[in-house]
Amino acid sequence: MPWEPNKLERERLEKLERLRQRGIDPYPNRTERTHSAAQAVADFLAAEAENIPVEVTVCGRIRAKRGPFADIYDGSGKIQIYIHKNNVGQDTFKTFQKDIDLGDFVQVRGEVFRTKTGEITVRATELKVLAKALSPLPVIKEKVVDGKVVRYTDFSDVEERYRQRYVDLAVNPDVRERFRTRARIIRATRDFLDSLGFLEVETPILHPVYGGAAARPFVTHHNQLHQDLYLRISFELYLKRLLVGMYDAVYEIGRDFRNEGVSFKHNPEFTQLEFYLAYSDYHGMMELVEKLFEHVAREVTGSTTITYQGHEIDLSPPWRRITLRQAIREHTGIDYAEHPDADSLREAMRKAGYEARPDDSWGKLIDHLLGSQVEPHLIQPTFVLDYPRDISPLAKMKPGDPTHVERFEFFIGGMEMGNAFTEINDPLDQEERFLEMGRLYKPDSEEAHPVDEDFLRALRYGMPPAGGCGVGIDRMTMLFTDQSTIREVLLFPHLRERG
RNA sequence: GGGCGCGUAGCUCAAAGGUAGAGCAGUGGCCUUUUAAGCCAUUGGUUGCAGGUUCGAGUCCUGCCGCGCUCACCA
Repeated sequence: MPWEPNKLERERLEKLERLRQRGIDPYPNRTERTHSAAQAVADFLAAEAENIPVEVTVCGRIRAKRGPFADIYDGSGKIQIYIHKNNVGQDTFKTFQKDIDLGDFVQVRGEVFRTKTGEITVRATELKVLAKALSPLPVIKEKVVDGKVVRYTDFSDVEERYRQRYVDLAVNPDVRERFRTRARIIRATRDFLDSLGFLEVETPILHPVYGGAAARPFVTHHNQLHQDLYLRISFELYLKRLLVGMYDAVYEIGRDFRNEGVSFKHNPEFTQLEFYLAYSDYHGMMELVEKLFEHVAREVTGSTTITYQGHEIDLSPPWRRITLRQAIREHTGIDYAEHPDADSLREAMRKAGYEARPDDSWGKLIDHLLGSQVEPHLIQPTFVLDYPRDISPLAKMKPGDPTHVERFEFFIGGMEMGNAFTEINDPLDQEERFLEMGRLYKPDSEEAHPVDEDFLRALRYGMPPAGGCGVGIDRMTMLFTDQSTIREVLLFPHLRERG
């Protein structure tokens, strides 16, 4: 929709025009910054005792005006400026009063001093407009009480905060800080894996065949090749090809796309970590996951204890390990081993008062019990292990147990954070498992995955025994930033187009 | 997709079917070492959109749009 300026914006357009008429460029190409706001304060404090003058040129956005004073903010913080006609001249003073608004970017040159109330301030001798803001930002009113910043104004409408995240970031420093934390989490994750000799790789996002997870894909099309392509729903099958290619340890951090419902813990595109380690198995993955979270916690919070939604959570290893069978028995009283087929399990579930869908397989029924009855209670870090074979087509069988595979999911704060298994490396078994999965779905079902023949070809050349693991980076960020919805940890969460 | 709730000025919020308001921001002044600066005056609205009920609708009803919560879906 084209821009129709509102009243406040029209006023600012007039000011813009007045600046231009006076020969002032409201959007100059060059700035002459010598100090960030924080550096100007630091330099002044260092020189203050010996009375050495500190001359600075600072740049930033005006967020408050009080008489001849204004607060300007840059990425480092804030500093007060003092504009008086004796120092900048009558014309500039008038410009400051009349045509410079809250939200504008300006550059100020002058000596740093303390006002009589003690505020460190730049006494402007020059004032230059750097960028005129045509739309008004929500106004910030805040004051420091006992060292803490108290806010009296708000930009809190969630829809507007997400649709115009730039405004949210500009006015809400806690949001800005949260995405710095997100970056620290990812950096700490890389550092951890790199230090263990993992190789970071990049595999295709456009897949000719989708696989590695149970999800509906987004479909796109390559015009020149006349070929439909799918945005990846997982990296799994490509990373395992790299094990065939003789890398012992690989990982990828990147975006997955799933054409499914949106919720407080689901976004159509989300960031995933997957790592694979040759000559390991799901026990090895558990140890790596524990150490990864311990490392990230120390790097990001300085402690292995965090608070999530009012719960104190201890991330230090070892974490609780419980079999899926035992976990479900604990929380529902149902021992699914006593109901070894879908019909009998369904009946037991209904008798116990749980919903059980008529078409679900045995494994799916168990998975639903896990999600609805167990997961919300898994606040402290917990590995739930040994999953039904029929919902785990890429995980190796548990020796001597035809119904279970060596797979775990782990949960923290009542949320699934990741999924791992001992990887199938028997190409014939893998092929059979794909075909089995195919038979579980009707031929035209969107969830019926095509068989990735090239992946099977790769396995036939030999893949070493390996453990592999996927971790949801967004959920990990929710955990470490104490957020209850994924949208608060995505810079630009997906929203419907406005009608 | 279902259920429940919400949508009023740039921002945050009032208005019990009876004149659409406040604070901040803005505008015009005054003041000019202030700290949520202050004082005086003042502008600003298709109440998400479209219908309906009513003498009268921000308020009640229907549909639509968007957001939130929730359920479903999501090996």
